[in-house]
Parts: sequence; C-alpha cells; structure tokens
Amino acid sequence: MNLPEGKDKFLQSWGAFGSSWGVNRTMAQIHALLMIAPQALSADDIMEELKISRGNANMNLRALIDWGLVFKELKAGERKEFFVAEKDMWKVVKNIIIQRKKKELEPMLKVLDELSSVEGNDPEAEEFVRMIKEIKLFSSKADSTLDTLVKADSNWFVGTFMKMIK
Amino acid sequence: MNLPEGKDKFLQSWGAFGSSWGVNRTMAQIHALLMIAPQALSADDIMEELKISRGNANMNLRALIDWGLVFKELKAGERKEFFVAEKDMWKVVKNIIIQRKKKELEPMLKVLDELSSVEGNDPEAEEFVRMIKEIKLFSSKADSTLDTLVKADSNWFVGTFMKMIK
DNA sequence: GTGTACTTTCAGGAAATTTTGAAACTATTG
DNA sequence: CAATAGTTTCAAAATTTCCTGAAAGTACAC
Repeated sequence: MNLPEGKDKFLQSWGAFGSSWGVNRTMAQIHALLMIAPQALSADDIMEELKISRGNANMNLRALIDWGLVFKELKAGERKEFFVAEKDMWKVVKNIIIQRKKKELEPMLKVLDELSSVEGNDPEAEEFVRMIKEIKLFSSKADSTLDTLVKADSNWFVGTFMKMIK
Repeated sequence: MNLPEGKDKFLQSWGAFGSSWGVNRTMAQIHALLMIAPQALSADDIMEELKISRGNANMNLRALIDWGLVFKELKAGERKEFFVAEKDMWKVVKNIIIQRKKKELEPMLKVLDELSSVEGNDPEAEEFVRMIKEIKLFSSKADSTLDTLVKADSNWFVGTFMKMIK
C-alpha cells in the first residue's frame, strides 16, 4: 500500500472509531492527521487535508488542546500557529482517561450517590436502591482503578501489567 | 428523594451517559429501566414508562439482547414476552467489553495491521509507519489485557485487582 | 382456517449533532 | 494608527442519527 492510500484509510478509520465512542468524527480525524504528521501543521494544512472549514478546524483543535492531545507550536518568524500531537500513546490514553473520568464518570458517581438515598419500603423502591448501590460500588471501584492506572507509568503498563494479571 | 423522582433522574442520567459513549440514548434508558425493575417488564410497560414507540422499544430491546444485557422471559399463561436485565454489574461490563472489543477494537487492529505495510522512504512515510506501529503495539496490549480481564472473575476484579496494581 | 394477540420491519419524518462561512475579534507590522 | 494576517465565534444550513407508526409477519387458540 502506498502512503496517500494508507493515510486516507487511517484518517477514515480513526474517524469512524472515534465516532462509535462518542467523539466527533472530525476531531478524531484531526487528531489522526497530527499523529502521523512528521512536523507541525497549520490550520490551513489541516483544512486542506481534511476538506473542512476554518471554523470546524479551529473548534476541534481547541477541543484537542483541552484534552491535552495537541499542542500549539509557534515557529520563529511565522505569524500563524502550528499544531503538533502528543505522540506517546501511553500519554494519549492517559489524557483521554483523565478527561472522560472527569467529564463523565465522576458526575455519574455523584448522581448515584444522590440516588442511593431514595426513600420507600415497597419492593420497587428497595430494588431501586439495591441496584443503584451495586452500580455505585462497581463504578467507584472502576474510578479508583483508573486513578491508579493513570498514576502508573507507561513501562509498567506495557511490560508488567499483562503478566501480572495472567 | 422519592422513587418517581429518583427513577426519572436515573433514567435521564443513564441515557446521557450512554449517549456520550456512543450508545443510543433510548437503548441506555431501556437498559436502566430494566436494571432497576423488580420484575420482568413487557414491551408495553417499557413503551409507557419511557414514552417511546413500539418500533423503537422493539429494536433497542433486540440490540440489548444481542449484547447479552437483557433476556426474554416467558410467563406461563401469558402470550406476550417479558424482559429482564442482567443485574450482575460485573457480567454487564464484561459483556459490553466483549461486544465492543469485537465490533470496534478488533477491526481497528486489522486496519492497523494492513497500514503498517505502507511503502516509501520519505520522512512522511517513515513517520506514518512508525506511528501506526506504535498505535498497533499499544492497541494489541490493550486487547490482550481486556481478554485477560474478561476471563477473570468478578471477585478477583473487585477484590484483588486494586490492591495488586497499587 | 380464521381470529386474535402479539412482534418485527422499515420508509419517511423528527430530532440531534455537526459543519459552514462570514463577521467580529486580536495581534502584529510598517 | 491603518493595514494586514491570522484566529475565534456562532447562527443558520447540512448531515447524521434516531424514532415513529402503520403494515406485514408470526404463532397460538378455537
């Protein structure tokens, strides 16, 4: 396979992959594009490669920066901004975990907490509270596990973890 | 908080949570409703509680059954079908992992494999292949880790895992 | 074999999400 | 400080995804 074909296939696949995980297609594609780029790209480069508007490029780049997956890079003598992606996969995944934990898991835990105080002694209320507590227990465990994972370092993960859990 | 309020809040939150993870809102809500139900519900019960159409209820119920998160239950003397959710959270998560691994992670791995054979010796092609290989390595590790996790049992996860990885 | 009770399907409509593009904004240059 | 180069914003349009409802399908009962 040659480069343009491969590149295109990667951009498509990464976009679709993101899509099915609740990340908008374009954001995933910009990320993909920057990950495989040998140097920093400008907004115009990205607009051209992905055939997207300036507004779209700008908004998704900012989101990627928020997530810690992309950085601005200023080139001496150039007025425009350039962008580079974090290329260490362990850091990429770590940042994604941190963000999604904060934006999705933690708010859910808070809701579950509130819900476990539902009153009532009919079977419906009892089952509700029982199940909420089971979900909460599980989610808290997942939350702490992710905390630990995020603190651990890359080598540990790729090297030791798999053997450990065998 | 009383039951109807709590129930509503849970259905809303679980729907939104699903949504942000690429699961359609209604599917997540049906799942939520069945998880907290003390007994099996019929399609009509679900339609009424969630104010959705028969078609919608039916399609999402089938998807949930596919995912191993919901089962049909036939009641003696009743012609209609009833539905119950898997209530063991560990099994719920395990089934979700199995399905998403199969439907999303594994196809991605296949694509990455094809892409790592891209030809070319300019810096762009070299960086492309280098990065694809890094992503593939990481993804394979994640894939095997999930395999191991799925084989492990609930007690092991909730009990030992956390201490182990500290 | 006909009626009845229920389930499934899917084309078209509705809703949610994403994208565009042009105007407003900001910063740098001469 | 005016001109230029670039970035950001956001209302409206485009697209994608989801839902509805009616028709077709299935299965049991009589």
